[in-house]
Amino acid sequence: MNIAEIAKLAGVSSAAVSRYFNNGRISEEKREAIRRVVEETGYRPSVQAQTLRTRKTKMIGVIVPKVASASIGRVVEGILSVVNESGYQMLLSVTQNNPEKELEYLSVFNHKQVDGVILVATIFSEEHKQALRHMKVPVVIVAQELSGFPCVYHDDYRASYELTRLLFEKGRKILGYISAIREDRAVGEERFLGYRDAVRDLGYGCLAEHYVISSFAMESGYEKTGELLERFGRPDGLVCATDSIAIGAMQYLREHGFRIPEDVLVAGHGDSTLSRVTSPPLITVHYSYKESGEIAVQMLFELLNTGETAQREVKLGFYIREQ
Amino acid sequence: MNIAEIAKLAGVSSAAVSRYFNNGRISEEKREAIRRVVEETGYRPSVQAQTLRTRKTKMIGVIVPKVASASIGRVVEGILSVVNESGYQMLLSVTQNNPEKELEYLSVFNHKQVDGVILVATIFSEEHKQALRHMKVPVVIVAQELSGFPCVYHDDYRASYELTRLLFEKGRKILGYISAIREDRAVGEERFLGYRDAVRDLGYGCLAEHYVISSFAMESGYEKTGELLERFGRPDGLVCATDSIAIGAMQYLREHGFRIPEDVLVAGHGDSTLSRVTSPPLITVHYSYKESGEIAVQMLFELLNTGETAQREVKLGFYIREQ
DNA sequence: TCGGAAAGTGAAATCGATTACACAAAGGCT
DNA sequence: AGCCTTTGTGTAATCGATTTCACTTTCCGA
Repeated sequence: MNIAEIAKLAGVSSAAVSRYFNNGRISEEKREAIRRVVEETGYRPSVQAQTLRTRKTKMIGVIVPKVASASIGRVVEGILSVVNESGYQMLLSVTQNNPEKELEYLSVFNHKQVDGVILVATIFSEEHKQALRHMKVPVVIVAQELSGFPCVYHDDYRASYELTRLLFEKGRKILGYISAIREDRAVGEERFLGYRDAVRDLGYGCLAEHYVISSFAMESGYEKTGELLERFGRPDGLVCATDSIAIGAMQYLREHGFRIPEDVLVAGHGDSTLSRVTSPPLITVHYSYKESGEIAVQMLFELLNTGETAQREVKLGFYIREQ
Repeated sequence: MNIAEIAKLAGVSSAAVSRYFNNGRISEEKREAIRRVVEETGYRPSVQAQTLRTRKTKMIGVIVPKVASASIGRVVEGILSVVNESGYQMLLSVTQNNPEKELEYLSVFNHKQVDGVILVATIFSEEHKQALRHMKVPVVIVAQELSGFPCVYHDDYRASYELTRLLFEKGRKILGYISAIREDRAVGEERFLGYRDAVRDLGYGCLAEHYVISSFAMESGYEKTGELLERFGRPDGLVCATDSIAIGAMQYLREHGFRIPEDVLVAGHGDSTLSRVTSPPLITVHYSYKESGEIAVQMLFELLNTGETAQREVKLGFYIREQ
């Protein structure tokens, strides 16, 4: 069932049928005739033929490091809610934290597979920037600032600074920090710097150098807490780059006889469901992940329609959640 | 840059170029000439033109109720790992538990948007079955048994039966159950029935009717636990349809002076990360979600290639996790 | 009443691939 | 040598839409 058959049934030309679907000029009688035939046959124009002709795929590509993650899941949900409302489709690829796959998918999407790309990023190599510069379709970056590119991200630095300040305000004197890998700019680097600067500014005598580096797994948080204590002694406050790490830390501490929060106050980032179920609940930072996905799509659509975004960078707020 | 230009540059016909990319018969010299031109120009055939001509989109559609969920996230990750390895792409839609959207997306995918569909299902109305029967592209159903359709699911009934048996074996006498909505066949109905039958078979005098129905949210688990206690008195063992519900229940119990596990033993389903961070850890059932996604794609590919699956239904195993 | 603008229409070109068909050349077999 | 298969090749049709172009008709204002 193609446009020509519909045209014949309705007694019009295929151009008329095309105009019917694309709000072109068409007389009332023909419109009605076509409407009737379309209804009877259940005809729908072929998406692939339209795509071939118009060079618009009505799809956007999304690249994420993984999908079974609370924060990224929420970003994806935000993206999807806007995308589907607009009659677009979402093509999803996960890199499993493999930078090469990231480049590969960028290249695949670049080859006319999609109208635009949203990249939920963690790490940027020179190669990444090269690849991004050579993209023929617009790209919006989420979760990371990259100057010169449209991006939407959170103020991880200030969040971490404020979180650390809160621990000092609660009377803690000796802090420790468990970082994520520093190559991850937002989660690794920015959050660490926020912590470090807060300690330098507010922590009389407390050393910002008392930190270890963990992977994203809870188990790693557990392990690295042991390492932290061994190398730098016992803190009375512990800031962790993510909630998962913080939960691992809490478990280690509890198993080794520390009372929480009396002996050690533990804080994380992300406001994950996890953070609410521990007792006591973790002190954590809430980021609006879903919103960041929604905004990213809106920016992308703007780029698609006008060729540029008014707002090239969007920095989103946060709040600290206690209890 | 299209196939004709490449053909001209290489001094061959466009048919030869097409054969070059599709393993058609072609002489060694022409193959080499084309290879060189392709390399120099970076040419890649247009996916949309290929799709229009061959009627193969190399995309599969996936419909899920939500994506920011631990179990579904893992299913999606499993799907994606196989899909991307095979040079296919995944089109993802979330229904937000809205059955109408589910039908809508089925219809969209049915219209030649994708080669096949994977439906991560919760509820089946008559309309759903109708829609599924009228699909022109193959569909594989995940997380739910639907006879007559290819599906991959877990043995929720037996898992729940064994879990309940375990509580009895641990000496518990008076159990309670917090169910999910019964319309959800696997999570709501099957798990409840497994519990009920275990209680009837093994629980001398214990009443299977002591249950309440909760939504999937942790908060609802909290609330409904209060209702359960109020209506049916104090149990010494509590089985919950999901880990989230169980966590909510645990919080309620603890806040109301119950010791866990001494006074009440709490069990859930899903082996979520959540279940590991509570103290004591939840007793829970591990389902292989990622694997179910992988198997679903394999079944779909088989359907795509041969027109039928050897194994139309796959029932996956489980194990109970204590501590 | 006339002229130009606007509305409506269909034929045909176009997007960029795949593939049926016709045919030539080469190879293998009696 | 003669015949049949296999291999290699290009031309042209095809997939199913959109859109340019040329043209007719209608409308509106002076």
